[in-house]
Order: sequence, then structure tokens, then C-alpha cells
Amino acid sequence: MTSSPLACATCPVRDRAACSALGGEERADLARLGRHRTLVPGEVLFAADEDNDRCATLVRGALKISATERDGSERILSLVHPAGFVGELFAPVARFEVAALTASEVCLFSRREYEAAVERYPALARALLRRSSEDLFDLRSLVGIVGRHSAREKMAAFLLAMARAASSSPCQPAASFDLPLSRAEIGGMLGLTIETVSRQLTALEKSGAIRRVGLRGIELVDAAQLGS
Amino acid sequence: MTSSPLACATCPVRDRAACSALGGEERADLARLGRHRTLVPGEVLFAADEDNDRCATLVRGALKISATERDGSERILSLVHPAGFVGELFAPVARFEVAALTASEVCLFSRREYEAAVERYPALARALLRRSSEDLFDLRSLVGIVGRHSAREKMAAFLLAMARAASSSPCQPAASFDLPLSRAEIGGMLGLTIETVSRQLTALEKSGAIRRVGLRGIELVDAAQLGS
DNA sequence: CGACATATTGATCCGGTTCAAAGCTAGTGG
DNA sequence: CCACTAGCTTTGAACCGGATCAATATGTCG
Repeated sequence: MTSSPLACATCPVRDRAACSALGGEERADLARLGRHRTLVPGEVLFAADEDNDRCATLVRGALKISATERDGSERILSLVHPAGFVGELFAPVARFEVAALTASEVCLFSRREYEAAVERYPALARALLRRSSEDLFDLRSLVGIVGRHSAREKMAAFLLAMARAASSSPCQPAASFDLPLSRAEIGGMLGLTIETVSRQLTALEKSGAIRRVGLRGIELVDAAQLGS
Repeated sequence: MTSSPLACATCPVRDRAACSALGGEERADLARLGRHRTLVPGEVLFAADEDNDRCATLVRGALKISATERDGSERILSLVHPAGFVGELFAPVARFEVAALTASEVCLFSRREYEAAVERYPALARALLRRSSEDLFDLRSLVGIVGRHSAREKMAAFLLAMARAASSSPCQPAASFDLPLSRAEIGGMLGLTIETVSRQLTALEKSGAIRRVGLRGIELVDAAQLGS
């Protein structure tokens, strides 16, 4: 939506994002290459099959990376949380779409210039490598969740993953959080229909595992019931 | 299984693996850190919840990265092809198991020493970053496959992905190839039972999309029917 | 050849999809 | 401020695809 120069000094992810690996002058150099931008919910940051000439770090909010099937249905492939990096470096075209789930803020870079910076600053390359390793881990976990057999297991594991992602402390799941996704998006992610997602949530609530507050709020009542 | 010094000169992935980014002397240095090792089918390279003090590059064969569910069933989270890198850098413990699907050969490194090399040689860091980007792409594709609704679609997309992986040319799927996985492993990967996998394969053969040769051989007869 | 593991095929059952309708929620404008 | 709409969510009923249980077939290795 809007676009303006970076203000790293007040950036909430200034010591977690990839750029935090850089020292004073180098960081200032990188900051000159980027622009701050806000996104409204649903706004598309990168479209699929587009030029792929940009990349970004998420500062605030949440993004989704998704593909659109031949039949027109959307399939979410990953969620991006603050300090996350998006953009397919090294690839000629972007094959996935990146869009905002909630009101978000990003630092936007030209891909060419960012790749040059990766070349110039080894610490940036290593920081991105570290991020990628985490992304790989998250994605493998997601494969494990989506590949489960029953809808109940999928929803339970999904909720746990969301609780962990929402938590500030590394491993401890958050006791209550808001789902950043609509039922349709959850269904598209887990290979379930909207109706099944809804039914599983009511079932989990009836069995005392969770409590729903409003339409998107979740409270973990009995995390053990969700599978640890 | 066996273990011996590296012989980069005759390595089949010498110009595709991460180490190929290094020049003469640097490469020789890295080679001194690693050991060549062969694996028999099913042999475990890294166990889950273990020390995680090693990493490796696959030279020949195929590996699987998997997790074991509470109920004891195995869930395959990614396949690794020659030139692929395995090992969770930066993580304190390995959370997934890595094992050989077929007879394989790897270059095995101490994780500590490899991380030091990444620190020392920026080109290695960038090469690993490039590899990770590809792995991320493959894994997102896998999430898309596993998240599909019908068993038919899952199998079709899976076969196409395998055909592409088996192909030497980048995008063109191989016309015929061998599945490196048993039915149980395919099922565990896609969230299907052994029986369903078997039935889908016979159905795909009857409809003329594929031809099965022996137990694991697949010939693509009509790739379009598999979804492009 | 014989024995074991893996794969295929068949019959039944259940969970998740599908189709349909009614509740909610939030946003809009009178 | 409230009525009203549009989109999302929940709930219900019927159907169907995949799971499950069971038996047979095929391949593999001693």
C-alpha cells in the first residue's frame, strides 16, 4: 500500500531478521536499498509467474505463500511470520504467490540488488542460510501435518503448530491466539473442506481440548489432547 | 557402511553439489574434512533426537528424511537426490531421521567443521543458500501434492514429481524411471494406505496414463493425464 | 524349493465430501 | 442507532471415496 524509506532504528525485528547479522555501515548500506511498505489484508505482494524482481523481509503481520490450482482453488504452502524472508532468490520467475493475511509491513528490496548484497556481505548470506534452515524445518513439519490420515489429527496438529508460531518463547505453545486464516484457507492448507474444518473445531471444543472465542480466537484448554 | 577419504576428482556431482562453488585450494581444504561413505538400502545415516554432529552431501543413490509418529508409523518428509545436502546446520539436535532408500554414497562431514568452513568460505555459504532455496521450492511443491483432496490427484502429482526428479534435464519429466519407495513409504508420504496406493496405480495403468514394469518401474504413457 | 516380505485384489464400513439451509459478523448507509 | 446486506461460518442429511479387514498373489533371498 504505502511506501517509504526504511527506519531500522525502530524496527521490531531489527535483531531477528536476516539484516540483523550486518554491522553498522553494512546495515546502513542495505537499508538504503530497501523501502518500507504496508499491506492491507489480502493484498498481493508478489504474484505467481511474474517477473520475480523483488524480495522482502516481513516486519509486522503475517503473509501466506500459495499456489493456485488448475481448478482455481488456492492452496497455502507456508505461513510467514515477522522476521521471515520472502522471495525466490536465484529463480528466474516466481512460481508462488505471496499475499498478506493480516495488515502487514515489509521491507521491500530489488532482488538484483539484494543478491548483490548477499554477494558483498558474507554475513548476510549466512544469516539467510540460517533462516532457510528454519523454513525447511517448518515446511517439513507442515508436510508431516498435512500428510496425516484423519481430519481430527490434521486440525489438532495444525492448531498446535499455530500456537507454537504465535508464542514468543521458542518451544512453548501460546495458551491463546488468533488464527490468521479463514476456514477456507485452513481447509486449502490441510486438504480438507470448509465444513470439515468447522466440524473438527466444534468437536475439539466439545471434547474440551480448546475453547473458541469469537470467530478466530483459540484458547488451548488441554494441549495434551492435541497430541502433546 | 564403508568409509574412506574423498576422491573429488571422480565425483559424479563434483560440479553440482555445494562444494562445487569452491576453487582449487579451498575445495581441497574442504575435501580433507570429509570422508566418503557407502550406505546399504535402509541404513540410517542420522537418527532423530541424536547428537546432530554431522552433515553430508549425497553423491549417489537416494535418501529419505523422515519422522516417526507417536503411533510408530513413519512419515517421509523429503527425498534427497544426488548433490543434495542433508544435516540440520545450526540446530542443537536433529529432529528427523535420514536414511538410505537405495544403495547410496555420501560425503560425510563433522557439522562443527563444516559450519566453520561456511564461515571461512563465503562461496560455500552462498552455494548452500542456493541449494536451500531449491529444497524450499521442492518442499512447497510437496505440501501442494500432499494437500490435494483425492487419492488420484495425489498419486498423479506424486508420479509426475518423481519423474521430474529422475530426469537429468531440468524440467522435462523422465519417460520411465524406478520408484525409490515401497508402497508403504509412498502411502506414508501422501497420507494414504498401502492398499489405496496400489489401487490408484492399477487405475492409472488401466486408464492408460502409465505402464508398470516390474514392481517399481514406471513408464509415463500419457503424462497429460497426470495433470500436465 | 521354501519361507518371508511386499504387493494386489475383494468386501464392508466409516469418515469426509457434497449439497443445502440457516446463523453470525462485520461493514454500509439510511 | 439500527436496519440491511454480503460474506463467512456453522449445522444438517445423503452419498461416496478411502480405510479397514481379509485373502491371494508376486517377488526375493536363503
